[in-house]
Amino acid sequence: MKATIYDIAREAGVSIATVSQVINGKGKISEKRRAEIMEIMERLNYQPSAIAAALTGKQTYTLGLLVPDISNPYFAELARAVEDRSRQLGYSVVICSTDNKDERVERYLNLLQQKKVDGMMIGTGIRNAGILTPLLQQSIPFALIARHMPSLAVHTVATDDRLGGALAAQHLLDLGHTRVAVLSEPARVSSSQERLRGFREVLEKAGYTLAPERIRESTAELNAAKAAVLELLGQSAQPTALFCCNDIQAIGALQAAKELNLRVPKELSVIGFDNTILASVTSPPLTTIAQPIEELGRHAVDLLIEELKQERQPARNMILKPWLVVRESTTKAPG
Amino acid sequence: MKATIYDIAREAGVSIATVSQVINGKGKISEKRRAEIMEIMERLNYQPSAIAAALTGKQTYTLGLLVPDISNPYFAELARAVEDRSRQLGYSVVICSTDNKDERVERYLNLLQQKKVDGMMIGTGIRNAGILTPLLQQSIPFALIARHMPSLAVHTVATDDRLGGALAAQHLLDLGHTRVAVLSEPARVSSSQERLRGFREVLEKAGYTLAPERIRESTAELNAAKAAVLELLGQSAQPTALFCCNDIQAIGALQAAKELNLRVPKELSVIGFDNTILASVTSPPLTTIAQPIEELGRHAVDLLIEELKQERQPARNMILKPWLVVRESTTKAPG
DNA sequence: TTGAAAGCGATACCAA
DNA sequence: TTGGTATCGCTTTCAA
Repeated sequence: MKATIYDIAREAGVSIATVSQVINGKGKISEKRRAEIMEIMERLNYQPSAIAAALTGKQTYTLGLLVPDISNPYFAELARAVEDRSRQLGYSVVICSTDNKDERVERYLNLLQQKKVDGMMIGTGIRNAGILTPLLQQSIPFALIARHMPSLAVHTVATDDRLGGALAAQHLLDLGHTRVAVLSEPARVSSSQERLRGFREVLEKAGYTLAPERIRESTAELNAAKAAVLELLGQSAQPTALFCCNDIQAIGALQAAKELNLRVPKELSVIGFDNTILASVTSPPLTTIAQPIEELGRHAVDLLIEELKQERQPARNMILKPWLVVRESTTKAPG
Repeated sequence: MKATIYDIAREAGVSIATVSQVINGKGKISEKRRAEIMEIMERLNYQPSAIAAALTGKQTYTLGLLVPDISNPYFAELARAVEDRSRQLGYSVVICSTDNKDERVERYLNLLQQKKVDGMMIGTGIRNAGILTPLLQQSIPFALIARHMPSLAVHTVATDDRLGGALAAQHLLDLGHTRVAVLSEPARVSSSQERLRGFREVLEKAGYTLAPERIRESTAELNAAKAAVLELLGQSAQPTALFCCNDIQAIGALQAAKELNLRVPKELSVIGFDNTILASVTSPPLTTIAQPIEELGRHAVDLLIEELKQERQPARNMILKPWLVVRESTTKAPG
């Protein structure tokens, strides 16, 4: 059986209170006793029960992270960043994939609460902000990553998606593209809507319009994206450039183009969003809008942990700047 | 403050024991009481404390998963599979990235123990099998994914790496390649060594040899792999084909080839391993050995949970078959 | 069908 | 410096 604090105390001939002090480096214990007790803990391979400690109100040193899909490289890279920073600071992370379903978000939120995580980071879309109110009521610290809930006063770390969309549009305009199309994510993904908005604004300011039939939606799955793009390109008056709201979709676009024997970028320029590892390995390599993924993760963790230490901070809103990474999937408009 | 079982009991005018029975659907409680208590729990937004329950010996319904790097798509896809299956079965998963360092593995192992996870899955390399003995002693169920510890009698789910290597070699031989090279992972990654072994065996059986200078090692990082391949290709008598022990390395190889103006597959055939999303998006798309990632994850979870239910099973060893996926990065040997 | 009470393994306050 | 003990929230006999 596992050794408990009682075993250690008995073995050392002291009380459990003393052992507890040694474990936590509190109180005044004589050097001799301390060494003695440490030695016994070592010998019995004693691991204090985090469960029991948590029950008495101690922190669990665990954070929760909700993402839609950990197998999407963007979220995997984000998770990695969150995990790295957390570990540096002595916390561990429970990662949950929600598939962008409110029902699952709710289940995981409950689960994490029951497990008494010290804080949560939410990087998944939520349709109904209401499911977050229990968290607020019980004042469990949390932060949103790359999502916005304007109705709630919570910490937020995000990329300036609108600017990202604008950068994409400007890049295409600079290359002379005026007949452009967009592959966006479903309306529930607010970041995607912002990207679309920024894109459209720049386009319109330049005197062009983005007709509704030039916009398609798909999830962030390769095949869904590919199918959507096939439809999009089936139209008369094909666009000369396509803005996709994430790299996976952009890859779906590359594959669709290939299937239609459309050469990228010669006949169709494609620009993505995220700048995950995917963007650097495609053929042609993907021009894309880069998100500061590592920073997003790091700041979210920092914000959360800061809040843990000093009670209720005013909600902060960090907006990080995206930037354009030009590779080989975009070029001058034909003609 | 959060409601506890006492609040519910008081409100309902019953004892906490009764409430506990209702929560767990045990014992015989009158329909009326049950409904009453349920209603109160609902109203007070009561969430039983998983922490307190765990302390009394109940399961935590949490599993641990150790991988070297969650931002590597192979492990991200594996984690996704593990998570999906676990959720189906009512468990949640704590994912930890170890960076292939024993020291971190040990830390996480302790952490997971302290958190009293019900079982662990280890998909990370371990140099010193000794750090697993505490787990065995305390009979915490665990399973190895895609790793082998022949010295330990533990559940193992893995791909037949040797066969995978053999398939790769056979494919290259079939295409007429005899001057081949290998990019493997460091010796501590046993799966990689097995792939190399299988590859070499087939090659030698066909009467060819794999000279030491034709083998390079690198980690599973893009840049490291690229650098290693640049060295490898710098030799006189360049190989006509290259087998890489994972897709990321293969991509590093594609990039190195590009830098050297070597056309793939015309002048250099490249074959990878894993068949992650990466393989389908590169240029050219990557011929690779596919691992049944989803099955690996699923079986590992099933094995573990089976063990949780029925005490100590004999250690099982599931070896799943890899297969060849031919895309466009390999072709007939020149000449 | 329900309740009283003894743990589970730690923490922390108050005495000694 | 140390120890006694109440406490955290829940599960689980054993009685009633």
